[in-house]
Amino acid sequence: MRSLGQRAELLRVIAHPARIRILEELTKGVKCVSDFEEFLEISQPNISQHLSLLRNHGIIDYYMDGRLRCYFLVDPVIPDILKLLEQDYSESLPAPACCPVTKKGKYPGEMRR
Amino acid sequence: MRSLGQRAELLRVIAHPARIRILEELTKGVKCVSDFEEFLEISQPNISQHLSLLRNHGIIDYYMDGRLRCYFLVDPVIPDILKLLEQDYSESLPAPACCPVTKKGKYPGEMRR
DNA sequence: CCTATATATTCAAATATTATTATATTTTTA
DNA sequence: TAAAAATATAATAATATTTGAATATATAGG
Repeated sequence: MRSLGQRAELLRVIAHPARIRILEELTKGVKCVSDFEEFLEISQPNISQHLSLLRNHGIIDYYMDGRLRCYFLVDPVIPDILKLLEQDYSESLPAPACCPVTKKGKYPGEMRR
Repeated sequence: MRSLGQRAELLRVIAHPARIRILEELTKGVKCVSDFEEFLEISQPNISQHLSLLRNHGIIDYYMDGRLRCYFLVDPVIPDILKLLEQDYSESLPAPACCPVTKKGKYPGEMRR
């Protein structure tokens, strides 16, 4: 059960192109920092910064393999969120029926759906 | 099909406590600005700013009812994302098997899952 | 124990986001 | 048509995020 603040925080931490790419790769398997250097066009320190942020929020973790840090996914909501983002919906939600009520609205009527 | 930048942008725009509350309410039905004033503890101009941001990103829209602006959801991914955030997973993802390979890793072995 | 490799940390500058305050716009109603 | 209700806009100040550059740490191997 995430609080409102925690839900916002989680999305905020994911919401960066580099971090999304990192998480997408981690859904496929373990990766070390220099693996990320191959496809992210940002500096190594910057990669480490993003990884630290994700880890400080309990989204990923790592184990050591010699001098490599092997990062892996921990938070199970991540693959599900990434899947939604890839999905294409093609349709907007149906517009509300002609004149639904808001608290102060004048026109009676029910919301469709 | 959202680009990487668009996916990050979408999450960034959702990722604020007030905006998440707004979107949660809009999944239930149409609401006007003064409806939001009842449960959001922020000023009216601030509410309008959040609504504008969401609308500029095509996430919500409104129709007029007299002098009320009745806002409603447009982007169909929103209810799905909000559902994921509420869901509780209770379990972390399984830790990777003992010694999975990264590109440079020394130990052979496959990633679990 | 010295060196190279892999990665992290720190600090500062640039930029972006957020909330506040004051003011403007639009529509209804008297 | 003037006032009021509902909402938006603009400008600013406060704060947070992001990146870059330099430096630090840790481990493996010689």
